Amino acid sequence: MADESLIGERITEAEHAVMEALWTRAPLTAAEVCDAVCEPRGWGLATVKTLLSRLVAKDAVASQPDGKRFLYSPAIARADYLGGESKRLVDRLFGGRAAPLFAHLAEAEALTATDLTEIEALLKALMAEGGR
Amino acid sequence: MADESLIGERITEAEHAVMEALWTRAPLTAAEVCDAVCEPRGWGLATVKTLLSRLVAKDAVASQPDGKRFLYSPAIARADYLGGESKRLVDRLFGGRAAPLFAHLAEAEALTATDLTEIEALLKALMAEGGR
DNA sequence: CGTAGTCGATTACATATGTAAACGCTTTCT
DNA sequence: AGAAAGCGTTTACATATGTAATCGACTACG
Repeated sequence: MADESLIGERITEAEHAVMEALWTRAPLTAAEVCDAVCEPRGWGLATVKTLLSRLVAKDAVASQPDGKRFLYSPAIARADYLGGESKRLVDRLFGGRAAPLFAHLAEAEALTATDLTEIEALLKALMAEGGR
Repeated sequence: MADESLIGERITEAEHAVMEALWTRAPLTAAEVCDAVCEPRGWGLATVKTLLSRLVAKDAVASQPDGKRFLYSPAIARADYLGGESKRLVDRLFGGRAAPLFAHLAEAEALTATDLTEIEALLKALMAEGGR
Protein backbone atom coordinates (compact mmCIF):
# COMPACT_ATOMS: atom_id res chain seq x y z
CA MET A 1 0.00 0.00 0.00
CA ALA A 2 3.06 2.22 -0.04
CA ASP A 3 1.87 4.10 3.03
CA GLU A 4 3.68 7.01 4.53
CA SER A 5 4.02 5.49 7.96
CA LEU A 6 7.74 5.84 7.48
CA ILE A 7 7.35 9.56 7.20
CA GLY A 8 5.57 10.45 10.40
CA GLU A 9 6.03 14.15 10.69
CA ARG A 10 6.32 16.57 7.86
CA ILE A 11 9.71 17.75 6.74
CA THR A 12 9.81 21.49 6.28
CA GLU A 13 11.47 23.36 3.48
CA ALA A 14 14.52 24.29 5.53
CA GLU A 15 14.86 20.74 6.75
CA HIS A 16 14.57 19.52 3.21
CA ALA A 17 17.72 21.38 2.26
CA VAL A 18 19.55 19.44 4.94
CA MET A 19 18.06 16.19 3.74
CA GLU A 20 19.27 16.89 0.24
CA ALA A 21 22.79 17.31 1.52
CA LEU A 22 22.58 14.00 3.32
CA TRP A 23 21.05 12.27 0.36
CA THR A 24 23.89 13.51 -1.77
CA ARG A 25 26.53 12.18 0.59
CA ALA A 26 26.32 10.52 3.95
CA PRO A 27 27.19 10.14 6.69
CA LEU A 28 28.17 13.73 7.36
CA THR A 29 28.99 15.74 10.45
CA ALA A 30 26.99 18.83 11.25
CA ALA A 31 29.87 20.95 10.05
CA GLU A 32 29.99 19.10 6.76
CA VAL A 33 26.29 19.54 6.26
CA CYS A 34 26.83 23.22 6.88
CA ASP A 35 29.58 23.27 4.29
CA ALA A 36 27.03 21.99 1.83
CA VAL A 37 24.06 24.19 2.68
CA CYS A 38 25.04 27.22 4.77
CA GLU A 39 26.71 29.14 2.00
CA PRO A 40 23.82 29.31 -0.48
CA ARG A 41 21.22 29.75 2.23
CA GLY A 42 23.04 32.25 4.36
CA TRP A 43 22.74 30.03 7.39
CA GLY A 44 24.99 29.64 10.37
CA LEU A 45 26.20 26.35 11.75
CA ALA A 46 23.81 26.77 14.66
CA THR A 47 20.88 26.69 12.29
CA VAL A 48 22.03 23.47 10.70
CA LYS A 49 22.43 21.92 14.12
CA THR A 50 18.88 22.85 15.03
CA LEU A 51 17.55 21.44 11.79
CA LEU A 52 19.51 18.23 12.26
CA SER A 53 18.12 17.86 15.77
CA ARG A 54 14.60 18.33 14.54
CA LEU A 55 15.13 15.84 11.76
CA VAL A 56 16.53 13.30 14.20
CA ALA A 57 13.52 13.89 16.45
CA LYS A 58 11.30 13.21 13.46
CA ASP A 59 13.19 10.02 12.66
CA ALA A 60 14.03 11.42 9.26
CA VAL A 61 17.72 11.38 10.03
CA ALA A 62 19.76 8.86 12.01
CA SER A 63 22.79 9.86 14.04
CA GLN A 64 25.61 7.61 15.01
CA PRO A 65 28.31 8.59 17.49
CA ASP A 66 31.75 8.95 16.01
CA GLY A 67 34.09 9.65 18.86
CA LYS A 68 33.10 13.05 20.13
CA ARG A 69 30.75 14.15 17.41
CA PHE A 70 27.91 12.58 15.53
CA LEU A 71 27.59 11.42 11.99
CA TYR A 72 24.23 11.99 10.39
CA SER A 73 22.57 9.91 7.70
CA PRO A 74 19.18 9.98 6.06
CA ALA A 75 16.71 7.62 7.70
CA ILE A 76 14.18 7.89 4.94
CA ALA A 77 14.75 7.28 1.27
CA ARG A 78 14.75 10.24 -1.04
CA ALA A 79 12.40 8.47 -3.40
CA ASP A 80 9.91 7.89 -0.58
CA TYR A 81 10.03 11.51 0.43
CA LEU A 82 9.65 12.81 -3.10
CA GLY A 83 6.90 10.35 -3.87
CA GLY A 84 5.09 11.24 -0.68
CA GLU A 85 5.32 14.97 -1.23
CA SER A 86 4.26 14.63 -4.82
CA LYS A 87 1.29 12.56 -3.81
CA ARG A 88 0.37 15.06 -1.13
CA LEU A 89 0.28 17.84 -3.69
CA VAL A 90 -1.76 15.82 -6.11
CA ASP A 91 -4.21 14.89 -3.38
CA ARG A 92 -4.45 18.39 -1.99
CA LEU A 93 -4.76 20.31 -5.22
CA PHE A 94 -6.10 17.87 -7.72
CA GLY A 95 -8.17 15.42 -5.73
CA GLY A 96 -5.61 12.72 -6.23
CA ARG A 97 -5.70 12.91 -10.01
CA ALA A 98 -2.36 13.38 -11.69
CA ALA A 99 -3.61 14.29 -15.12
CA PRO A 100 -4.77 17.78 -14.10
CA LEU A 101 -1.42 18.41 -12.47
CA PHE A 102 0.22 17.53 -15.70
CA ALA A 103 -2.10 19.82 -17.59
CA HIS A 104 -1.37 22.73 -15.26
CA LEU A 105 2.34 22.23 -15.54
CA ALA A 106 1.97 22.33 -19.26
CA GLU A 107 0.00 25.54 -19.01
CA ALA A 108 2.55 27.05 -16.65
CA GLU A 109 5.15 26.28 -19.27
CA ALA A 110 6.96 24.14 -16.78
CA LEU A 111 7.47 21.31 -19.19
CA THR A 112 10.59 21.24 -21.28
CA ALA A 113 10.94 19.31 -24.46
CA THR A 114 13.15 16.89 -22.60
CA ASP A 115 10.43 16.41 -20.01
CA LEU A 116 7.97 15.57 -22.70
CA THR A 117 10.23 13.01 -24.26
CA GLU A 118 11.01 11.39 -20.94
CA ILE A 119 7.44 11.34 -19.82
CA GLU A 120 6.47 9.79 -23.08
CA ALA A 121 8.93 6.99 -22.47
CA LEU A 122 7.71 6.52 -18.92
CA LEU A 123 4.16 6.44 -20.11
CA LYS A 124 4.88 3.80 -22.65
CA ALA A 125 6.56 1.66 -20.02
CA LEU A 126 3.78 2.15 -17.51
CA MET A 127 1.03 1.33 -19.93
CA ALA A 128 2.81 -1.81 -21.01
CA GLU A 129 3.32 -2.79 -17.40
CA GLY A 130 -0.22 -1.87 -16.48
CA GLY A 131 -1.57 -4.19 -19.10
CA ARG A 132 0.56 -6.96 -17.67
CA MET B 1 7.67 34.60 -18.20
CA ALA B 2 4.45 33.63 -16.50
CA ASP B 3 5.64 35.09 -13.22
CA GLU B 4 3.74 34.79 -10.00
CA SER B 5 3.49 38.48 -9.37
CA LEU B 6 -0.25 37.99 -9.21
CA ILE B 7 0.19 35.69 -6.27
CA GLY B 8 2.17 37.78 -3.87
CA GLU B 9 1.83 35.98 -0.61
CA ARG B 10 1.45 32.27 -0.19
CA ILE B 11 -1.97 30.79 0.34
CA THR B 12 -1.99 28.30 3.17
CA GLU B 13 -3.77 24.99 3.23
CA ALA B 14 -6.65 26.24 5.34
CA GLU B 15 -7.01 29.26 3.12
CA HIS B 16 -6.97 27.04 0.09
CA ALA B 17 -10.12 25.30 1.28
CA VAL B 18 -11.84 28.67 1.30
CA MET B 19 -10.52 29.47 -2.15
CA GLU B 20 -11.91 26.22 -3.49
CA ALA B 21 -15.33 27.15 -2.19
CA LEU B 22 -15.11 30.50 -3.92
CA TRP B 23 -13.80 28.99 -7.12
CA THR B 24 -16.72 26.62 -7.12
CA ARG B 25 -19.25 29.39 -6.74
CA ALA B 26 -18.89 33.10 -6.23
CA PRO B 27 -19.62 35.59 -4.95
CA LEU B 28 -20.47 34.15 -1.57
CA THR B 29 -21.07 35.58 1.86
CA ALA B 30 -18.93 34.42 4.77
CA ALA B 31 -21.82 32.31 6.00
CA GLU B 32 -22.16 30.66 2.62
CA VAL B 33 -18.48 29.88 2.50
CA CYS B 34 -18.89 28.33 5.92
CA ASP B 35 -21.77 26.24 4.65
CA ALA B 36 -19.39 24.87 2.06
CA VAL B 37 -16.33 24.24 4.17
CA CYS B 38 -17.10 24.28 7.89
CA GLU B 39 -18.87 20.96 8.04
CA PRO B 40 -16.13 18.74 6.60
CA ARG B 41 -13.37 20.62 8.34
CA GLY B 42 -15.00 21.02 11.70
CA TRP B 43 -14.57 24.77 11.57
CA GLY B 44 -16.68 27.49 13.07
CA LEU B 45 -17.89 30.55 11.21
CA ALA B 46 -15.33 32.62 13.07
CA THR B 47 -12.54 30.63 11.49
CA VAL B 48 -13.89 31.21 8.02
CA LYS B 49 -14.12 34.92 8.71
CA THR B 50 -10.51 35.01 9.76
CA LEU B 51 -9.42 33.12 6.69
CA LEU B 52 -11.44 35.39 4.43
CA SER B 53 -9.87 38.44 6.04
CA ARG B 54 -6.41 37.06 5.53
CA LEU B 55 -7.18 36.20 1.93
CA VAL B 56 -8.48 39.69 1.32
CA ALA B 57 -5.33 41.09 2.90
CA LYS B 58 -3.31 38.95 0.52
CA ASP B 59 -5.34 40.15 -2.44
CA ALA B 60 -6.33 36.60 -3.17
CA VAL B 61 -9.97 37.39 -2.56
CA ALA B 62 -11.97 40.49 -3.40
CA SER B 63 -14.85 41.68 -1.27
CA GLN B 64 -17.68 43.84 -2.45
CA PRO B 65 -20.21 45.39 -0.10
CA ASP B 66 -23.73 44.08 -0.52
CA GLY B 67 -25.93 46.10 1.75
CA LYS B 68 -24.84 45.20 5.21
CA ARG B 69 -22.57 42.27 4.53
CA PHE B 70 -19.84 41.51 2.04
CA LEU B 71 -19.71 39.23 -0.90
CA TYR B 72 -16.42 37.51 -1.50
CA SER B 73 -14.99 36.42 -4.81
CA PRO B 74 -11.67 34.94 -5.87
CA ALA B 75 -9.19 37.54 -7.03
CA ILE B 76 -6.82 35.02 -8.50
CA ALA B 77 -7.64 32.37 -11.04
CA ARG B 78 -7.69 28.80 -9.90
CA ALA B 79 -5.54 27.77 -12.82
CA ASP B 80 -2.91 30.33 -11.87
CA TYR B 81 -2.86 29.11 -8.32
CA LEU B 82 -2.67 25.45 -9.26
CA GLY B 83 -0.06 26.11 -11.90
CA GLY B 84 1.98 28.16 -9.47
CA GLU B 85 1.83 25.60 -6.70
CA SER B 86 2.65 22.81 -9.08
CA LYS B 87 5.59 24.69 -10.41
CA ARG B 88 6.77 25.45 -6.90
CA LEU B 89 6.79 21.79 -6.05
CA VAL B 90 8.59 20.85 -9.22
CA ASP B 91 11.18 23.53 -8.62
CA ARG B 92 11.65 22.71 -4.99
CA LEU B 93 11.81 18.96 -5.22
CA PHE B 94 12.89 18.20 -8.73
CA GLY B 95 14.98 21.14 -9.79
CA GLY B 96 12.29 22.32 -12.14
CA ARG B 97 12.14 19.09 -14.09
CA ALA B 98 8.70 17.57 -14.40
CA ALA B 99 9.74 14.16 -15.65
CA PRO B 100 11.10 13.01 -12.28
CA LEU B 101 7.90 14.14 -10.61
CA PHE B 102 6.00 12.01 -13.01
CA ALA B 103 8.29 9.07 -12.33
CA HIS B 104 7.86 9.41 -8.60
CA LEU B 105 4.12 9.59 -8.87
CA ALA B 106 4.23 6.42 -10.88
CA GLU B 107 6.34 4.77 -8.23
CA ALA B 108 4.02 5.97 -5.48
CA GLU B 109 1.21 4.32 -7.38
CA ALA B 110 -0.51 7.64 -7.64
CA LEU B 111 -1.30 7.26 -11.29
CA THR B 112 -4.58 5.70 -12.26
CA ALA B 113 -5.25 4.11 -15.61
CA THR B 114 -7.40 7.10 -16.41
CA ASP B 115 -4.52 9.41 -15.60
CA LEU B 116 -2.29 7.54 -17.96
CA THR B 117 -4.77 7.75 -20.78
CA GLU B 118 -5.39 11.43 -20.24
CA ILE B 119 -1.75 12.27 -19.91
CA GLU B 120 -1.07 10.38 -23.06
CA ALA B 121 -3.59 12.53 -24.88
CA LEU B 122 -2.12 15.70 -23.38
CA LEU B 123 1.33 14.63 -24.34
CA LYS B 124 0.34 14.01 -27.88
CA ALA B 125 -1.25 17.43 -28.10
CA LEU B 126 1.73 19.15 -26.51
CA MET B 127 4.25 17.52 -28.73
CA ALA B 128 2.27 18.44 -31.79
CA GLU B 129 1.94 22.00 -30.58
CA GLY B 130 5.55 22.16 -29.50
CA GLY B 131 6.65 21.25 -32.99
CA ARG B 132 4.56 24.10 -34.33
C1' DC C 1 46.78 21.73 34.77
C1' DG C 2 44.16 25.22 32.99
C1' DT C 3 42.11 27.38 29.08
C1' DA C 4 40.35 27.69 24.48
C1' DG C 5 37.89 25.34 21.06
C1' DT C 6 34.29 22.10 19.58
C1' DC C 7 29.99 19.38 20.01
C1' DG C 8 25.43 18.38 20.85
C1' DA C 9 21.58 19.96 23.73
C1' DT C 10 18.78 23.56 25.56
C1' DT C 11 16.64 27.80 25.24
C1' DA C 12 15.13 31.86 22.64
C1' DC C 13 12.54 34.59 19.83
C1' DA C 14 10.13 36.31 15.62
C1' DT C 15 6.85 35.21 12.07
C1' DA C 16 3.37 32.06 10.03
C1' DT C 17 -0.61 29.31 10.58
C1' DG C 18 -4.76 27.16 12.56
C1' DT C 19 -8.54 28.11 15.11
C1' DA C 20 -11.50 30.95 17.40
C1' DA C 21 -13.64 34.40 21.00
C1' DA C 22 -14.68 39.19 21.96
C1' DC C 23 -16.13 43.67 20.35
C1' DG C 24 -18.71 47.15 18.15
C1' DC C 25 -21.98 48.40 14.76
C1' DT C 26 -26.26 47.99 12.51
C1' DT C 27 -30.59 46.00 11.28
C1' DT C 28 -34.66 43.77 12.54
C1' DC C 29 -38.15 41.84 15.36
C1' DT C 30 -41.35 42.70 19.29
C1' DA D 1 -37.56 51.69 22.14
C1' DG D 2 -35.05 47.85 23.49
C1' DA D 3 -33.39 43.26 22.64
C1' DA D 4 -31.70 39.86 19.54
C1' DA D 5 -29.25 38.57 15.61
C1' DG D 6 -25.97 39.15 12.00
C1' DC D 7 -21.58 41.26 10.17
C1' DG D 8 -16.86 42.52 9.71
C1' DT D 9 -12.84 43.72 12.66
C1' DT D 10 -9.78 43.16 16.36
C1' DT D 11 -7.60 40.46 19.53
C1' DA D 12 -6.06 35.96 21.28
C1' DC D 13 -3.55 31.99 21.76
C1' DA D 14 -1.34 27.50 20.59
C1' DT D 15 1.70 25.13 17.47
C1' DA D 16 4.96 25.20 13.55
C1' DT D 17 8.87 27.09 11.37
C1' DG D 18 13.07 29.81 10.53
C1' DT D 19 17.03 31.20 12.54
C1' DA D 20 20.02 31.49 15.99
C1' DA D 21 22.58 32.29 20.84
C1' DT D 22 23.82 30.11 24.97
C1' DC D 23 25.14 26.25 27.96
C1' DG D 24 27.50 22.33 29.67
C1' DA D 25 30.61 18.68 28.67
C1' DC D 26 34.78 17.22 26.74
C1' DT D 27 39.19 17.53 24.19
C1' DA D 28 43.37 19.17 22.88
C1' DC D 29 46.91 22.48 23.10
C1' DG D 30 50.09 25.16 25.65
